[in-house]
Amino acid sequence: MSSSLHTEDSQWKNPSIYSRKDKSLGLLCSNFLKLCDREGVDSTIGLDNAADQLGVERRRIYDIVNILESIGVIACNHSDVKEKGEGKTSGSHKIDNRKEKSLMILAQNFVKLFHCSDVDLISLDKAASALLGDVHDPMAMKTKTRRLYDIANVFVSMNLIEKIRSPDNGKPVFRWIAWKENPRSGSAVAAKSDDSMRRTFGEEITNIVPKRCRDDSSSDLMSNGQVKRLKVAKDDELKDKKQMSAEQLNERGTKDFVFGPFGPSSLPRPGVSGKENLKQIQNWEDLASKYHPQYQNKAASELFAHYVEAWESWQVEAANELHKQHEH
DNA sequence: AGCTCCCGCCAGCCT
DNA sequence: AGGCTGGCGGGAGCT
Repeated sequence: MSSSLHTEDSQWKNPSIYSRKDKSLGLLCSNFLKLCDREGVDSTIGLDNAADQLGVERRRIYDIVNILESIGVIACNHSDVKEKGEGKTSGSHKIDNRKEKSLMILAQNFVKLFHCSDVDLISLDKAASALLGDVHDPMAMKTKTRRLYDIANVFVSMNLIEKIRSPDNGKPVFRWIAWKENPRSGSAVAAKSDDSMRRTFGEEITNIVPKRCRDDSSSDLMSNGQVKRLKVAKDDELKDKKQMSAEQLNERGTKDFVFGPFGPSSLPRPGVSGKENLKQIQNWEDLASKYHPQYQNKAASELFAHYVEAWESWQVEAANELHKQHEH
């Protein structure tokens, strides 16, 4: 570790004053993003390299990468791996099961909870039970909550969400604080109430509410005010690899993707067959791997625009379904 | 005492 | 067979 990517905290210079927070995923995440900031746009960072520079094990980098990948901030060089998940192999069941439980999917679903439910404040146990669906296993709840803590800490460090005390019971809850405008129109949406704002997004990812839950080291995603798309690879993979140009990707546009339900993936979507439901989930999961625009603010805005779009169309569909049922 | 979440074991997959 | 990835839960630190 040549230079200090860590905070200026004296703890780093004096190991005897160890604090658990020094090793938090959130802090690691902001350090990781700072590391990314040192690289050029669309750069590729080696796992070992990142782990070395941040003074952590590879294992922790996997955690960060998966969470960041879930919101499209970074991309991984594993397209070759992903191709295999198309369900032909005998072990696809296991793979699907594993994938379903992955940090990445969990993080995506966690984000969906904020944008596609009517609640403003979400506690982690509420989120866990919502994401677990019909499962009522206490152990599964505990595990899911632990993972949500990991994800929440990373999101807090990126100022996507903030942690506050619930006015009702004083328990910690999380609230989405990024994107206050509609990304599709690019114009500000008149603020009626907190509630009416929930499903509208916009603003640059870095143009965030200046509230801080943690120290300042976790504030800026990128010092230049933009978030770069970054690739993470094994160090020996750091050779020339063809990647789609931003133009190509933009041409694809958003219409190629059909988005699924906005509950946990385990919950069936009303009015849609299981097969179709699965296909749409698959499409949604493909988004992160297919769509890699150059700058995250655009990527994230469009990603969340998809949430809104799909949610709205689902609501229309559900309303129609309900209407039909009443007619009969 | 309950909450939070770091740490590293180890299963499953890949090369 | 060995390496890589990442789900998982023990248990220690924090409040």
